[in-house]
Amino acid sequence: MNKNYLDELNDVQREAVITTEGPVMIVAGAGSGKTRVLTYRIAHLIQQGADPFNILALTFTNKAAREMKERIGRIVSKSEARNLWMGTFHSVFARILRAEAERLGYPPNFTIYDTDDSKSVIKTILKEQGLDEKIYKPGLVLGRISAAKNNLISAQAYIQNGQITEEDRMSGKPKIGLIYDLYHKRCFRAGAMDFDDLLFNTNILLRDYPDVLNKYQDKFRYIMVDEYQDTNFSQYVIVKQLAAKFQNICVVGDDAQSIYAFRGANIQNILNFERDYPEMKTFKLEQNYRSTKNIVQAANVIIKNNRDQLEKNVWTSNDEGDKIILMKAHSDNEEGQIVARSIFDTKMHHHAHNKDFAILYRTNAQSRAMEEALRKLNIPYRIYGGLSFYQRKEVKDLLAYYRLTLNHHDEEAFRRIINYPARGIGDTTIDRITIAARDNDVSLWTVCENIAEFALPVNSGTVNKIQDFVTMIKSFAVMVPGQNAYDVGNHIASASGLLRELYTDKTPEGVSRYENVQELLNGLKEFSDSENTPPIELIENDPELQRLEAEKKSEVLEETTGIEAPLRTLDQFMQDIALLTDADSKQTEEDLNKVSMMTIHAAKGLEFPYVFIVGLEENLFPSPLSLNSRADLEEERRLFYVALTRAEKRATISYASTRYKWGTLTSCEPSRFIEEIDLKYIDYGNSAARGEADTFGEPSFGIRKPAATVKQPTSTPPKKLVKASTANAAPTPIDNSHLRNLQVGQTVKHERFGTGQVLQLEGNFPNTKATVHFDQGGQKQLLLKFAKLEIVS
DNA sequence: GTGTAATGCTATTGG
DNA sequence: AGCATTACAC
Repeated sequence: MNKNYLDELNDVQREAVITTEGPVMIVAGAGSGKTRVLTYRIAHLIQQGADPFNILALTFTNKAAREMKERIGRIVSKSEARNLWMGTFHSVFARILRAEAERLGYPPNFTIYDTDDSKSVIKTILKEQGLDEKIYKPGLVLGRISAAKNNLISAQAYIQNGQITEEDRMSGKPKIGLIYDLYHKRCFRAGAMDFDDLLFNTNILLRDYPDVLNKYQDKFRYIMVDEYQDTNFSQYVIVKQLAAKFQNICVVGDDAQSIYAFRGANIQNILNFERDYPEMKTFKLEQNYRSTKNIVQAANVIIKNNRDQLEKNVWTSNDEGDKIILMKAHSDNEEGQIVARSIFDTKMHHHAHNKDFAILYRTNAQSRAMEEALRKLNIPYRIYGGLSFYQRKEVKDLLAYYRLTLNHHDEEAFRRIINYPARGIGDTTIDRITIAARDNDVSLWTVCENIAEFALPVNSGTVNKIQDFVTMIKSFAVMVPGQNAYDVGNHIASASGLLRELYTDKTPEGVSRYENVQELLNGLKEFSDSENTPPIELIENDPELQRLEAEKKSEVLEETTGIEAPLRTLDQFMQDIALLTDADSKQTEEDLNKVSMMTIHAAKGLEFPYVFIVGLEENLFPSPLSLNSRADLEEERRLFYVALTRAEKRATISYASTRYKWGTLTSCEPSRFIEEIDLKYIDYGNSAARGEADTFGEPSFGIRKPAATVKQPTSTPPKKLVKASTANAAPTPIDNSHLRNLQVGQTVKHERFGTGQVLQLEGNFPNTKATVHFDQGGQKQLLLKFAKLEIVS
């Protein structure tokens, strides 16, 4: 057990860690040890006696949550850490919604629609309404709906909002409000929520059900939000509601790294925070531990070009380091070659490993040139993002069978597989089912299940085929509760005919599709066989129930010796499949030593010794779509800032003077961002690509700007931490009055640490801090306010 | 209703 | 250049 974690922190970090009560905002510059602070803060809370069940930490990816849990587990204990509520907003609140779904009229096993599903729903609506897909582009319509939901504007409110409808009318799309309304009804009928609904409906739940709000307020006594600059209004309100009672809310963020405004993130949330909690304390983490001076200072110079930002002075005591290398190529393919070549050389000369390198780009489409070049030099790589495994067609097909099995009303799953593999139910039939469903306001499934009553104008052969399909899905459904996920999933894959369909395709693509489906089945197998600690966070919400649950299971186990632990079923597997992203997938052994390739967005929070930022060209980075507004351009600049600050030792930026776009060759200008870097931080020499000298060298454009007049950050220690004056009144969480007369030397019992002797008492009740030596687990400092202690003698 | 060939459209960024 | 939708022959 690591007790000296506080020694591993600098002064500000330590203050941020031990200030556990009341509202706290941590402004964390790039590479300033933010994750460490968050990790230790949670560990510290637990050491102080807070119950992990009462701690909620919202992270940006599930992977980040998993890694943080592991680190916390190493400081406290694994079993303690497991009880923490940690994950993305979407996954945490999806869980809560499953527990509370029925209040909102959704089934507990509601489907989560991904973007493709959502677009498909919109297409269906457009078709029904006779609207032109070219005017109402599904992606744009969905974006509009999404923005509304993220601002907590319901379909009704949308239609009634004069300003919004005016906007839509002006842009020639007056029907968006109607589409939103139909879209929402359609999803509801299908028992489905899209990504935004997970947050929107959580808000409804907390707004309309005071008992629910109360329950989760009590449960989440301590709330932490990472990457706060990237939360949207809907998320902001959820957090505000949950924290209203205890006000132990800690947000961590960096306005300079806000790169998700396009999906509704709002820097305003940081300002709102100050307004909502005037008592808050602010800590600024300004020392960068990650990067060299050159990188830190160049990044600072760039971000200074933004008008909107909080004042911050990021500095480092690290070495000067290499300058930023600028490489120029004649084409996108050549850019790939020089990057690959540079990686190759660096590996040779600096004994670097593949995993030390990352190639970052603005758009996913840029990965191909890089891939080809790396392949030619036999450099292994892994692409993050892009099409994730779960988005592949064949995988989605099989998942659609699972989804329909678990939620018969899931319309998108239904449409996907009703005639795949082909079973003679064609488009006309499906159209007729759709019309009947719409006219009666029921799901497609309900029509099919009662096909006779709806008297569809189809022939009897078709009716039989539909009935066969219904029967098949129902037969799958009955298997689910009694068998493990793999057995059911495997049966479905064969019985549906999907496996056979794929197996007969012997083209390379077909073989690969078959393998992907096998891979999914392997995943099911692994899930089914994995240790059955039921995902604790899935069970009910308080420790009491939790323990009862555990007892119940062990009793059953005792009675039926030899029988395996409780089943891991298909519905459990499917719970948050839709929320997994590529970044969340566990790294395999193989992945461990590969060059990483991803978009800059996906690189957020990561760090690499050697970073390549490619495609620094006008109309690519910054994106042409960002050039109309200052706000958008500043977001692009922050994106560049994020990219640069991923690098520990060396950053290399590159651009090409020609590039294929839309299949045609276009010529490119170097990005304005290159000019914004002070000349003194850039190395044009391009030593890494020696041997192709004429390709590189002085860039052909005029960055002849004199050194900017920006004052250089110096390597002085941080000034002083900013602190609010008044300490917050501590909340009075539990009744511990029986501990009022606790004496040194008495024996106490703690729920998790067992029995121990009181060694020391400091402070006046109820703010007494007790030092207790536990028989198991050693010495702990506990606050009587929180610790659930019983006096034994 | 099914399968293949031609056409046309699209591409930030992502949970 | 790639993909999805459409057009057309079976």
